[in-house]
Formats: sequence, structure tokens, C-alpha cells
Amino acid sequence: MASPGERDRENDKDRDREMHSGYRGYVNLHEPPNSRLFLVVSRSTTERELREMFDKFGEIQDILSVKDKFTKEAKGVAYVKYGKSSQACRAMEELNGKSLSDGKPMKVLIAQSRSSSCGRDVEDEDLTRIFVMIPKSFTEEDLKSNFQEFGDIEYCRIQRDKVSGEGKGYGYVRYMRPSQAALAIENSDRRFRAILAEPKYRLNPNPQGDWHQPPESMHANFGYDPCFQGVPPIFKNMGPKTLPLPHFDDFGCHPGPPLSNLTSDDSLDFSRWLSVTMDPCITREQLTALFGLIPGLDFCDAQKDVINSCRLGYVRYNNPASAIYAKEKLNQFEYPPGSPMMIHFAKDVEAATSGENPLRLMALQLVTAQVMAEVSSHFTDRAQPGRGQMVQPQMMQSTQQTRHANGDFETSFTTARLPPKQPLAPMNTPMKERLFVVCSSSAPPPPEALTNAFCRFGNLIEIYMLPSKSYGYAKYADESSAKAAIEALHGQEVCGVRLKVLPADPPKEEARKRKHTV
DNA sequence: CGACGGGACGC
DNA sequence: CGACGGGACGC
Repeated sequence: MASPGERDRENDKDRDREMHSGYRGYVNLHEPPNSRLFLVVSRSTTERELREMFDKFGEIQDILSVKDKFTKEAKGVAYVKYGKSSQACRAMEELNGKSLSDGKPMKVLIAQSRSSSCGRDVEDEDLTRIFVMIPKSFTEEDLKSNFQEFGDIEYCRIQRDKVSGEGKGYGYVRYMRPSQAALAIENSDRRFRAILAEPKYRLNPNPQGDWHQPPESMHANFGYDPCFQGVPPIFKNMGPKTLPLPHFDDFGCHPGPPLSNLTSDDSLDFSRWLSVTMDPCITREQLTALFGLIPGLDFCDAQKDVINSCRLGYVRYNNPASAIYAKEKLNQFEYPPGSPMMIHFAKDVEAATSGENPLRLMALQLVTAQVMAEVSSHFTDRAQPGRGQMVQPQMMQSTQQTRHANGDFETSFTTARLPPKQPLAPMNTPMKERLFVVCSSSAPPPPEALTNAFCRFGNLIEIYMLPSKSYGYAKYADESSAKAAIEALHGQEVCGVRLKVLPADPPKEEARKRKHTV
């Protein structure tokens, strides 16, 4: 076995050689992991033939048929590099064993780097299990409902404390096929931090022989967020869902309503928007049907909130009166029974739409008795489209909902003038600039709201708040993006919380990470 | 005023 | 059995 030094040097040589590639430019053959295939083919197989077979699974970044250095004779092996591991895995699953033009079967494996020895074939179990960080309150069902959209799950496992039964904050998901695990790693919410699980027997125990345990603070990113930990009991154990594929933008943000660039003059316009926190089984069509009972609906969308196991709807009316009326009548409406919807305005107009204020009174006047009767009849007569039985809405339910513990989803509203959303930089991108973010209130905005705001300057790697603190950090992969964030967001409000945004001091010099007795 | 998160499975 | 080509960029 090579010494660590030799290994490093060997890896460097690999990288030097392999960064150089064909006319498409530089391709790092090891990035992302498991995105390159090793093929055993016939000596007569051409690159062209391989290209035709393999480009169905993704854009081929690099292809090579290995030839003898001197005789130029094909050796019957080849490499195919894709941009994504899921593409390579799919190609392996579909093409391994398939016949070539001469009738001989080909082998397709995940390629290994020169300095590594073992190959991974389509049967390799190491490619089908992922390791994920989750809230302690997660059940196996929660795990399943969040990861089944990526493929056929063999099992979900959650580690728990044996005495208290409390989750330890992580779990495992085993898929049937490598490409499914790869899709989960590529596309699941970043806060899960999904990675391929190391096979148990290959994990290194530390010198003391006990297993490394995650520190308590590991759960911080989930734990501080009331939205994350406080999944209402009614949302749990809802059983298998038949949700349409959730529609996230490229970086796991809820697209949300078009907002930003809010000025005080926009409050009237804002009062047309409602956000709805509701049961995950409700589809966009059902939401549209329900809110469409009130005239003036001109926009309706529903997003799955992966982390919260609930569903987030956005509704807009063409006039404030309809919105006010909809909130008045449908807030706390149990749909399905046992799952009250929670409806909110933008914070900015909450005060302006309650009590004796003229706008509200006007709205309630404008809505005719006829409309009200129509709404009521729908609620009582129509069969509930999803599941269970439709119930009478609690028409007179008070709308004075206090700042509820879990459902504050008016996450996208800000006083800042913001450019459009941009994709996040991959988690492993080197950080160029770190910002220190302080919130005026001890309860910071939900993470998705912060991500929504801070992603808009590009190259945001991550923003997080420290648990039970009013501050946190935003990491950027680019200085000018970070600068633009300061420019646009310092002193502004997100979700009613005023932010300070400034360059962070370098991280505290922690005494070297080492075992305290060594 | 407001300064620091980081991953593993009882056999 | 079946494991690696060609050669840019900017200092």
C-alpha cells in the first residue's frame, strides 16, 4: 500500500493528466464522483458506435477508446464521462450486458481512478445507500415521503436513542438502483446533505475503538428552525402520498410569489397575495378549486415543502377584497378534515387587513351574500376531491392568528430591491467570501427566506443561522456576489426582520482538532 | 449592539 | 478476461 505522501503525489499526477481532455475543454474525470464509466467492449468497437449508445443517457463530456501506444490497435476497453453520476449509473444499468454490433456483450462499470483499485459494477450495493441529515422528529415515513420521488426505496432507517427513542438526526435510505441514489444525492433538498453512505464495515473506527458520535450541535441547522422541528402532528404519518413531482427551482428554493422590490405603495397589491400552509396531499388543482370559489382568483400554485412535510400554496386575487374574504373564510378550514389550512397575508398588510380598518370593512361589504352562499354550498355539497369527507368550514373562525409557532411562510417578502433568483453554488465550491448576518429579532426568518434573498447575487454556497442565536453566516463563492449582497440587503427587512449584513471576521482560531487526551 | 455548524450504523 | 488519449492557459 502506498504511503500517504506517495498517494497524494500519485493523485496529483492523475489530476494533471486527466484534467486535459478533448475539444470540449477541461473535464475533471473524477468530478462528480461516479460519473465516469469503464467499458469492456470488442476490439472492433468504435468510439462512434459507443457514442451512439451512450449519449441517450446524458451529454457525453469525454469518450476514449483505448488503443495500443505503438500498434494503434484498439484494446477493447473504453471510457465514457458524463456530467452527472445519475447519468453514468443509468447508462450502466441499461447497457451492461447489452450486445455490441458484433453480437458480443459489453461490460459497463463505474470507472475508478488510477490510484484506486476496486471497480464497481451494476450490482454494487455501495452505490445504492445514502446517508442523510434529518430533524430529530423525522419518522421513517417522513424520510420515505421525502425520498421516494427519486426512485424505488428498499428501506428507510433512522437511528434512535435506545432509551428515549429520540432520533439522532440522521438516517439511511437504500434504493434499488444506483441511478436512483445518485438522483437523490443530486436533487434532494440541500439541507439533507445526502451523500453515498460508506459501507458499514469500511468505516474507520477511531483509535479508542468507539464510534464517532455526531455532536449535539450537528442538529443545529434543523433545530433552530421552528418550521423544521415543529412539524404539526397532523402532518405526520399521513401514509403514502401520490403527490405530483414537486417543482422546485434548480436550487431547492420555493419559487414563491414574484415579490421583492416592495415599496410601501405596494401594500395594496400585496394584500392580494395569500400564502397557505396545508396538508401535503393537497394538489395545486384542489387548491385552485377551493380558492377559485371566491371570485377574482388569478394565480394559484402549490409547492411541496420537503423539509416540513407540508405543502405551501400561493394564491393571488385580482383585488384585495377577494383576498381578504378568502382569508376570512378559509383560514383554519380543515382540508382534509383534521388538517386546518393556515392562511396569511404578507406581514406588511396583516395589520392593515384586520379589526376595524377600512380596507377590511370595505372588502367584507364588497363580497355579496350571493358569493357567500355559493361558497358555503360548495363546502357542504361537493365531495372532497382528495380524501375523506369535506366538512363545513368554520366560517366565523377568528382570523386573529398570533404569530403561530410553525407556519410563518411569508418568507419571500422583503423591503430590499432584489435581482432575480440565481442558482446556488454547489456545496463543495471553494468559499471566497463569508458574510456575518445579524437579525434584529431573536427569531430569524426561516432558512428558505434567507436563501431566497441571499441567492440573488449569484454564487451563494449557503446561509445558515446559529441555533438559538440571532446571527449567522452567508458563504459565497465569489467576492463581487458577496459585495452585492451587502449592498442590497444590509439594513433591509426579510420577513419583517431587519438584517445587518457585513463581511465576517475570519473564523475563530479553534485549538487544533484533536482528542483531548492524546 | 452581534462573532462561529459540520456526518455514521448495538450483531 | 479488462484500465487511460492529447497538450490550453497565463505568468
